[in-house]
Amino acid sequence: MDLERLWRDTLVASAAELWKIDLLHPRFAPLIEPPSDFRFGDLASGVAMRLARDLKKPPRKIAEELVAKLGDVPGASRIDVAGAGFINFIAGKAALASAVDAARREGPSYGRSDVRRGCRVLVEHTSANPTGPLHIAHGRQAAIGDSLARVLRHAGFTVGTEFYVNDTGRQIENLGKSILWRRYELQGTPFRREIRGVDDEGRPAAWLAAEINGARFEIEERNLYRGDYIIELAKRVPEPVTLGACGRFGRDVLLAEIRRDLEDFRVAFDRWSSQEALERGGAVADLVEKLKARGLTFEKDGAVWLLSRDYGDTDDKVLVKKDGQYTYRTPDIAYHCDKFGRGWDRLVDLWGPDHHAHVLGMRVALKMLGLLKEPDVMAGKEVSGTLVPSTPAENFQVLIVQHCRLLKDGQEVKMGKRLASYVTLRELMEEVGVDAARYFFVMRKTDSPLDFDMTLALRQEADNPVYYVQYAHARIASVLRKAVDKGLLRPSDFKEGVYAGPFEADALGAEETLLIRHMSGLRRTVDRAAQALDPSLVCAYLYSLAAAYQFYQTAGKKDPSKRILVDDERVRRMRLASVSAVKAALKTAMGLIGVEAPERMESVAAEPEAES
RNA sequence: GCCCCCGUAGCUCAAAAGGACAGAGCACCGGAUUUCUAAUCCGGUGGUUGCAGGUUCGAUUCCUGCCGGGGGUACCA
Repeated sequence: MDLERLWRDTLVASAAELWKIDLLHPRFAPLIEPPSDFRFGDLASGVAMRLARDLKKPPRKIAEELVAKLGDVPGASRIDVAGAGFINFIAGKAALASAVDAARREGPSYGRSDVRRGCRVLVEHTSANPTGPLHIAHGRQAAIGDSLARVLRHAGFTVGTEFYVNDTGRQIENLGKSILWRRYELQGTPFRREIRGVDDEGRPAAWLAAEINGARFEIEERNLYRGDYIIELAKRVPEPVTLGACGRFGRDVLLAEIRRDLEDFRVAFDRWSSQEALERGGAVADLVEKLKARGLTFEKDGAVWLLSRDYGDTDDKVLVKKDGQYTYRTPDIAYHCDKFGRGWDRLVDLWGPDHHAHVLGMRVALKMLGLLKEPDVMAGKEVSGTLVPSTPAENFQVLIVQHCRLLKDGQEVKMGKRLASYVTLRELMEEVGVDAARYFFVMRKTDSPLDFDMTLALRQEADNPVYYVQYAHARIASVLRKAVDKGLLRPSDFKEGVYAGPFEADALGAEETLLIRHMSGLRRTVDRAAQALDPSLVCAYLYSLAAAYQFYQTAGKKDPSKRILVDDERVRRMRLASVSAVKAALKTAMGLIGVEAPERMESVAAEPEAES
């Protein structure tokens, strides 16, 4: 039974009868939502306040009339009018009990909804160039992208995840040159530094050059990859060592490393899309031809330009440079066409802040190709059937994943000079663990810059949210173990780590009610997180449910009658069922952000110090 | 110049689609433990939500202007 929907429909029906007003109109939304404080009740409606002007009556009076009309509502034990005119719904014990049962029974599926079944959304994220190891900025993208995919799946979307591999072009050429340069260096070839001309920003350009077997080899310094990993690659390039071989070798090794890092970070992709394959298959050339044929391009200074200004861009953009090479955006547009062509209804991309300026360009290009669906077109499909009407969304959305600063002992961890690279994701994983890393990366809104406090992530205290949440789960597990030890439960009473036996709803008390109200918010949280494309809401849910539980269990310290394992079997079973439901909900929600739910917490202090 | 994001407690951040007294954590002060793992909890101090207008029954939230901070603005990717 879905109380939210049930109660909402009751409100709608009553208002229609009383005043012939359709409360489903967006201006009355949200019709029903969790109250600001769960002490008010299970769900609340502020609709009376929004009706005040239409009905020319004080909100409280409207609320009272509406409540009188509602009469007895299924699942509710009481409906109050409070404050300026809020209507508070208080669930009956049977309804609370069924929530407890649902969480225990559904486990990993708890909080899932199916209203969006059939909508196919493709999440592309991370997509780091295979020219170096993943660093923490990629880590944040990966954590958010993967969590978002899990959340969308839980919210009922059919979800795909992709990593776009820039495995050809300038970057790979520069990678190859960098490796070859190191290779020559290792062989003792002397390089000289020359200042020649200016770079694009008007500064003197420095080049490294050498004569090798009578031929000149040179590379502009700013294009060099200088990390130590380049030297390692240079040592390992198989013969014959050519520029192309170096690029391909480096790319393949680094891509394999990226895949391994992501796998260890619990980030899975359904598909790795190769730019090289796309170009080889002719998709990019076809795109340019198609645009030309439709008269959407022009030629100037030997380059092919897109008439993007006519479609809302700030400038016309180059598709094919005068040297015949594509700009970065041309294969990128082709790739997005490809994604739509493979049947996805909606594309969500996660990009770094340095790509911010390209959002508009991509939107415009898709619009020119007739692939972009404007908000109103999407709205009909998405709104229908959902409990919370959607903000109309385009079928192409970009999330800019903001910068992430690493802090250690209150100081920013700067770029490692010797390595000439940022702190790698691998190093971060090894230092703070996958759970803490993923939780911290997802904790803040995607478009807010994040300060990642490594000292805090390692601390095993309440101020570290990931430990706080995991500890709540482990504490429940501990109580359940205790119940077995004391002979109060048998192993056969358990299913998936929770007490699966029956309990009497009448035994539920005020403390459990509060706990269950917090727990019941998962479905709504997932719905909202999917709607807003914001997995940080899952962290907020986890933290507040964990806090509610920590409060609940600690209350039993002062007052033994509030303990879970009390003598009264009826109360005890009710409490075991309630906390088991919380345990299941915590585990499910942690799963949505890729964090493990431990059965017991082991103190770091008890373990031998890991020396590096 | 233009575009985007952000200004909330001393610090880091919340505030659900415009609603209940703007909430947490840290820090500071004071309490609770013969434990269901205190890795916890409770209480207290702390706010003109950058400034000025506007819309509204109601604004941290929406609109306008200003001040301050960050990012972006390639025939690089």
